[in-house]
Order: sequence, then structure tokens, then C-alpha cells
Amino acid sequence: MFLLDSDYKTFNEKAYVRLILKNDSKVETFYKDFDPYIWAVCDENEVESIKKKIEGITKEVNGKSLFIKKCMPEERYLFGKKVSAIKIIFNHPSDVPNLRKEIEDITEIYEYDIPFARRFLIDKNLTPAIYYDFELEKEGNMSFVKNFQITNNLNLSIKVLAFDIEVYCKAKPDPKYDPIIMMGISTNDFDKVITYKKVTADYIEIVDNELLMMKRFFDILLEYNPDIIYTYNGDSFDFPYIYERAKKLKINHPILNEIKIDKRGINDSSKISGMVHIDLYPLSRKLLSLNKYTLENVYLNFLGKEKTKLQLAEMDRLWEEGTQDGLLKIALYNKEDAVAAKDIGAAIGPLEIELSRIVGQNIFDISKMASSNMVEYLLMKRAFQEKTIVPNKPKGSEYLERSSDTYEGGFVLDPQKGLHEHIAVFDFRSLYPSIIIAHNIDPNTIGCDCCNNTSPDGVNFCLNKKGFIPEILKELIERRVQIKKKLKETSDKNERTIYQSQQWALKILANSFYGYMGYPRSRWYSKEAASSIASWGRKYIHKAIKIAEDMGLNVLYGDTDSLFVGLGSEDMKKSKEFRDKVNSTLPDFMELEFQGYYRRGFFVSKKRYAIIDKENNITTKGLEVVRRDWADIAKKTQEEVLKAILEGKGPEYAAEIVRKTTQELIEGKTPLDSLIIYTQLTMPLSSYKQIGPHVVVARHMKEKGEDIKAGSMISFIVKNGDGMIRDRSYDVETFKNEGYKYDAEYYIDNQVLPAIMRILKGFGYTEENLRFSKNIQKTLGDYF
DNA sequence: TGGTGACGGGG
DNA sequence: GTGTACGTCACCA
Ligand SMILES: [Mg+2]
Repeated sequence: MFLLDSDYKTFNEKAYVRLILKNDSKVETFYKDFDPYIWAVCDENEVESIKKKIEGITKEVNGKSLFIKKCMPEERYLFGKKVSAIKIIFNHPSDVPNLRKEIEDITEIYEYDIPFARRFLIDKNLTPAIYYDFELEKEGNMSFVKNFQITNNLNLSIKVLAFDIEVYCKAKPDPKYDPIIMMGISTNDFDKVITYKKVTADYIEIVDNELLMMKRFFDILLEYNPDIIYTYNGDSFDFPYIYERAKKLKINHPILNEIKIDKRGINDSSKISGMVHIDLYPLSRKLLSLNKYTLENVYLNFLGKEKTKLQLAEMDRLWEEGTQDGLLKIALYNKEDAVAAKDIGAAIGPLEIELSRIVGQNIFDISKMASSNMVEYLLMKRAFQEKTIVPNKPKGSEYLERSSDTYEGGFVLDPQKGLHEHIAVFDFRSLYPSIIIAHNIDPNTIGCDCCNNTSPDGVNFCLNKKGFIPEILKELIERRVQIKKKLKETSDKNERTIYQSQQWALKILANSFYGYMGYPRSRWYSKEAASSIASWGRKYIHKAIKIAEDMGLNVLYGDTDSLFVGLGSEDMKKSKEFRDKVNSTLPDFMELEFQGYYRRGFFVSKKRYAIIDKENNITTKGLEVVRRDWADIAKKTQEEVLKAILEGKGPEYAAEIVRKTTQELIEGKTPLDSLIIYTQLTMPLSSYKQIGPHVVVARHMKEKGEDIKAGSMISFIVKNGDGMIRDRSYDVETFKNEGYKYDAEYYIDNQVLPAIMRILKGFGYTEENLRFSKNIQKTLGDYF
């Protein structure tokens, strides 16, 4: 059996860790003998007196009397030194925050904010997603864990299910009014769409109404009982919508008690106990580098697969019409969305599982965790094994101090602006991990008089002291080398997926250590370490640039660990020569790799560029406006300009596109639909301190009697005239009804030009070169 | 100029 | 859950 998920439950005021184990079926089992605890640290000769004081603490909370269960003095390590510690054991995890202050008044405390179920996995060295032999015991109708033994069998059989819902709505979907019309499911055993209008296809199941559709969906979920559920944006859409809609329809179903929607804070999370819900949208954002993260775009650019498209308005119309063909279109779209989620899950799920194994935390938690947090849990696990007390997270003031105490990061070369052909891109393999390991960079190795190992920014790191972080990092890097070797040796598809995921997971973690030490919320934070890593990195990249220049190569751009070199022609020999020269000149642990050849590219400024390869794949950085609060006309014009330049049509051709667009704007020929700006009202109208255009429009709409509230999407067009933008912004309906004229100047100066200037600035154009002033004809002539 | 507010995905 | 994003950009005050 392997661990799928864990949390804890309270019975008779005692907390039991609950483990969801999986074999052929799922088992819910509990662990009895694990108590919550924290550490106190004090002078050796004070241990007894402090122990007494702590044991004497009692406190009334909500009519209950809380007290410390037990204190046990133990030797531990803290910041690399042996200390006298007291293990303070509590009756219940929730006692810890309640009694923390009282203990803190007596002495220093540590490890007081580690969630109970996570603490359990660390202390018991129980790793998710690895087979163990579990010895279980029945007591009444509950199962308890007596013992477990690792088997190292990694070959999981995991049942997955992906789903997606479609909603019929005129504006922003609101579960109070807008019905779910279809629910699509995809598994490795079947695909299915449930709906309640008459439409025929082998994968469609028809029920009488929405309520029965949802019940049927819940039944299938329980019956199929998948280990992993994949959604795309299910955390903030599908799950909350289903949950709210079920409430509205007064559906009673046991599964609803298992669903937990967490909308507090900024990150949504939807959990369904007994199953691991993995939302692929936030993961795609984290793992892939794309300019847009729609399901469609991720499916195409990550997996190279296409699915049918369906406009929202079209879907509404087809649902209203209710014809076989129309409904089939919706059903197909719905099914394909579920299939796409399943496919993306098949590519990303194994990675999450490997991360879960390496870090030692639940798959669900890992799928929501930032990589710096994963590094932290990995370090905490190791710290426990080495009897080392984990440093505390910074309190508010210390966090602010750390945040404002900035340091110099990687070196970014000011690019040679404009268009370039034949570009070779190189990067240092694992630049920062290599530096951390080679220079033994750790918060606890700072300062010694035995080593000559001083960073370019003047911090000395001892090479003889054990470096906790570099040691762990070295293991990760070495494991990755081994796995990549295995990957080369096998052609078995399943093995390759596992190795591929393992090496990806190790890469993600290894690359997060530098950021971790410089992240102000880290427990093992060290500004000296982070700034030293960056300073060594700058030194090495400068050396590489110098070598390139000495070889007569044209260095176009560079950022931290990468170099963009102009070759003059597709000169692979020169490219190789440069790489080899760098590798033979720099220390052994540094390795420059040839990343790729690009036939064309342009640079605008630091962090803003675009390149295109021989297969016409475009990579852009910092250029594109792809947000709904930009009008279509700006987005479209920018895209055309980008393509024109990368396809080699020349900047002047691109400039002409802009002039034509602005001309059409001035002449009033631009369709209104491409001028709409969409902005969401994120709070009640009364809460606004700053009245922006969308707030004014929203007020106006509310006066007209429309249902406007926090969450409403406001779409507006800016009318011509003088004064502030907000006073000339009107909802689309009013704008059209009144026959208003749009403000060409606004759309040129605030939309089109800013968008395209991100690109054309790099070619020496100014707004004036591209803007049509009132006397168009004259200005136009100047350009030819 | 500083502060406020919105973006992302989903329908 | 022994907790609380993120970096970036536009425009109002
Ligand atoms: Mg869909």
C-alpha cells in the first residue's frame, strides 16, 4: 500500500493522524501514538527550572482548560551548534497556537508552526506515493496503523479522473442563477458527458434535469473513486461552482460533505477528501513558460494537441436552440476539455508524485506549494533526521527588514537593440546549484580563518565545515546525473516517464535553493549566502562574455546564466568552439551548454526580447499584452507587429501596420468590439477609494437597475471629449445606443502605442514616428 | 509621486 | 489548518 493523502481528525479531544492508503482499493486508517510538540531552547543550567515553569502553564480557552502534556529535555543542534532543548508535548495541535505566547514569555521556542499531519510525515519518515507494508488493526469500525515498512516499490497503479463543466450564462457565471448544462468526465476507462437536453452520441448520457445530472456526476465520482482528480482551474471555478450550485439546488449527497472549498486569501483551493485534486492551471503557470495559460494554449504548446473551439456566446446560442448538431458541439467541446485535462495531467501528475517523494509531503500539498516551500520541507525533513532544530520563520518586523534589505542579483547585459540574425543561445548548466556546492554556501558556513573561499562581494565561506544546504543539494544533483544516465539507457515508455519526471523534479528543487536562501520568509534565510551566490554567478558570466569577445563573437544579450551570441551565419563550428573554450577556461564545476540556434530575434531592453527558431517557434519575454484590460485592437496590433518583425519583413513594415491602425482609429473605422475594455469589480462599489473608469461605469449600470456587485465584469468603451478617462467611459450598451463616438486619441495613446512601443522602441521608433496627428496627410508624407 | 487596484484561468 | 501569493503595470488622488 502507498500513502495517497493525510490529515488529522479529532476524536474525544485527541488528534489522530488520518492516512488514506491505496492498494487495490482505498483504506482510511489512523495513527494513534503521535503527539504534537514544539521545542524550547535554553541555557544548560536552566533546563530544569524552565521545564518546571512550562509544565506549570495552564490557560482557559473557550471554557476549556489547556495544559502542557509533558516536557522532555533533549540534546539538539541549532544553527550548527549543540544546544539544550526541551521537547514540549501538547494534548492537541490546536493547543500549540493557544499556549505559544505563554511559553515564549519563558524562553525561545522553535517548530511551533508545522502542521500536525506534515510533522507526522517528517517524524515517521513516511513518504507518500511509495509502497510500504502496512500492518493494520481493526478496532470497531475503524482501522489503525500498527506498523509500516518501506518496500521501495515505486510502480504505482493510480486511477485518474478528469472533469470539466459547462455553464449557460449571459454574463459572468453566477451559481445563484446560471445552470450547469453539461458535465464532462474523462478517465482511462471511459469518457462521458452528462446533460439534460436531448442529444445523441455514444459518450453522452441524458438525465431529466440539472439536479439529476449533478447527482449522477457525484455518483460516478464515488463509484469510480479515482485517486487523482484533474481539473483545469477547478480550484477557483469548477469545484466552487458545483458546490454552490448544489447548495442552490438543495442537493443532498454524501460527497458534498467531503468537499472543502477554500476561498480565503488569494489562492483558492478545493479539496475532496479521499481523492487528490490536482488543478493543472496553477501548475501550468508554475512549470511552463508560455505567454498565455488557457487550456487551449497549454494543450497546444505543451502537448502539441488541438481541441475544438467554441466561443462562449456561441455555446449559449447553441444551448438555447437545442438542436442535435448544436448540442453535440457543446458536448464534444466539453468532453475534449476533460480529455485535455487528463492528458496534461498525465504529463504533470508524475512530476508532482516525484516531488512528493523527494520532499516527503502529500501530493495534494505539493501541487499547491511554491518551490521554495518544497525546498523548506526537504530541509526540515533532513534537519529532523540530523537532530537539528529548524530555524523559525521571520516575524512581521523581521520579514519587513529582510524584504527591504536588498542585494544585487544576476548580471543582465544591456542588449544590442534591434534585429539580429543567426543567434546562438548558451546557458550555464545549473549555475547557482553548482556555485552553492563548489563554494559550500550555507548560512552556517559563513566566516572562518582556515579557508580561502571568499565571494566576489566579500563573504568568506568555510570549506571544512559541514554545509547542511550544499550537502543536500549535492545529493539532488548527483541523483539527477544518475537518472539522466538511466534515461539514456532505456526506451521503455513507463520507465522513461518516471525518469523524466524524476529528473525534472530534481531540477526544479535544485534550482530553487538560491531563491530559497534569498526569500525573506525562509527559515534558512541568508542574505549573505544569496548575494554571494549571485556575485559568483556574475563573475563567471563576465568571464564567459570576455572569452566570447576575445574570440570576436558578438554578444547580443545575457541574463544571469544565459548568453545570446550573434554568429553572423549559422556557424555551428564557432558555436562549439566558444562553448569548449569557456568550459576549459572556467573551473571544472562550471559548464556552459549550447541551448539552441535561432534564425532571428530582436532585443528591446533588459528582459524584453523575442526570438524565432528554424521551426518558427517564437519565444518572447516581457513583450506581450495578453490581458483583458487591454482592448483587442492593442493586442491584435501588437501581435501583428511581432510576427512581421520576426518573419523578417522589417521594422518599417511593422511601423506601417501601426500607422494604418492609427489611421483607421482616427477615421472612425475601427469596429467597436475591438475597443472594449474588460475590468472586474473586485469589491462592493462603496469600498472604492480610487474611482477608476470601471467604477464609474459600474455605478451608472447599477443606477439603470442592473445587478452590479463585487465580481461583476464591467465592459466599457472610452468616448471622445475632454476630461478624465473615467468620465468618458460607458458600458457597451449605452455607448452603442447613444451612438457615441470613441476616443481615437485614447485608443492610440493609451492602448495601441504603449503595446507596440514595447517592441518598436528597440528599433529606434518613438511614438511620434508612429502616431497619426490631426493633420494626417502631412505627417504621412514625411515617412515616405 | 505614492498609493490603489487589477491582471492571470474558468463559463 | 502548529497557515495566509506574486510580480507588474496603469492611472487616480
Ligand atoms: Mg469546458
